[in-house]
Amino acid sequence: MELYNDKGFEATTVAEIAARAEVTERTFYRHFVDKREVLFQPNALVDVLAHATAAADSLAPLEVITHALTEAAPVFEERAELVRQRQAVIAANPELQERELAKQASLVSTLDHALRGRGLDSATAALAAEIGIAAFKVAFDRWINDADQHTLARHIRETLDATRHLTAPAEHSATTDDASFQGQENAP
Amino acid sequence: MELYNDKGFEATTVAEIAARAEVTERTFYRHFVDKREVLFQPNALVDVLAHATAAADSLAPLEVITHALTEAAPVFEERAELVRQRQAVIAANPELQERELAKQASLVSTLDHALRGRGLDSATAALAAEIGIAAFKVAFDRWINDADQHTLARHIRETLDATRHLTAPAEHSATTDDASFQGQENAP
DNA sequence: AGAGTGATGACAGTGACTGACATGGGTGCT
DNA sequence: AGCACCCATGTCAGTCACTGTCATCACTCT
Repeated sequence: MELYNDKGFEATTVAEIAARAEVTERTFYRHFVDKREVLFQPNALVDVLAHATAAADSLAPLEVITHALTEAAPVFEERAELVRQRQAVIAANPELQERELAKQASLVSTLDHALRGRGLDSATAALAAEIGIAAFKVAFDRWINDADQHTLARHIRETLDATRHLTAPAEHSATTDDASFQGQENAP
Repeated sequence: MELYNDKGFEATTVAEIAARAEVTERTFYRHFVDKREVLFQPNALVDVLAHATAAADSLAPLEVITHALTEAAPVFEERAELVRQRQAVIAANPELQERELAKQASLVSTLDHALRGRGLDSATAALAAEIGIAAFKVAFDRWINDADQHTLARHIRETLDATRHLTAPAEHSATTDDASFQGQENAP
């Protein structure tokens, strides 16, 4: 992190990292699968999500997700400063952003799996998992850039509420009537 | 694509690709920023989404997204076979999956931007964009693995409807069966 | 002590990617 | 035609991420 902060991620060579840690480059690669992985180390998040999802009593999918994400919040809140620093490094480098997206995708997969374990059909589980993590991304982003220092848990709650408002109120019951589907043909 | 299909992505060297195209390796890198980018070339999708979002008349956010995604569907449907082939290559390689996630993230950003251009506040726009693309991912995945060969547009519509069912009715579980995909209306 | 195990070092090699410069083939202008 | 210009491509050398292989060394168990 010192090196990444100092010179930037790209300008930091693995040789330098290894030297700083007083090991050889080869040893570095025995601990981390690649140069990026250093920043994505202990993925406690996966465990927390899986556990919290399984533990939740019989609730509606979105409630389960609310619960799981809220359980996960402290993982970040307890290390707020480190998390912000880390996020700054990631924000400055496309390769790291790709890796982060991959990690988030694995969270989706974790949630999906956990939801199915609760008896949800695979279609609903996949969708709920995607939406849950999508909401989490937004909440996390707001938390990071929040001048008011509100809790991550609070942002999560607000974002999930916003999700309900966003999708629920269809004033005109016309989800199927408008121009949205014109130009489509070739029904099977 | 021939080479990627034949030997796999990882085992295919840029030198080989260049040779097959009868150019030098250096020239390859003048056309593609890296080895992966070959598979993510003409991102017509971004344009379609941006255009369709801007063009939609004043509708609720989720309706706008429905419209935009439905407009985008033909981009895939017209090249169904190629798309499936490409997806198989991507599915076989983690590096390519990362890149695909990055592309999807840029779609989120496109949608977000377009929604804000319509006067939506940034919080709602970000959330709606994330959810929209999340739904698209699910729909796309279902389309790719759909034995029944239903339209992508149809999957999109079903998935977005499922999103409403998933988030809207909390306890008093909806009119019909569970919150699953069942009971959607018919094909276009 | 001796054998087994696991972490590390040493080293060589491959392949992705980049910067710098040279070259040839159009295109437009006179 | 002749010339200047530009753009795409080739050439070459170099950096660096990452890997396979083997040697070494500490540590443990019997």
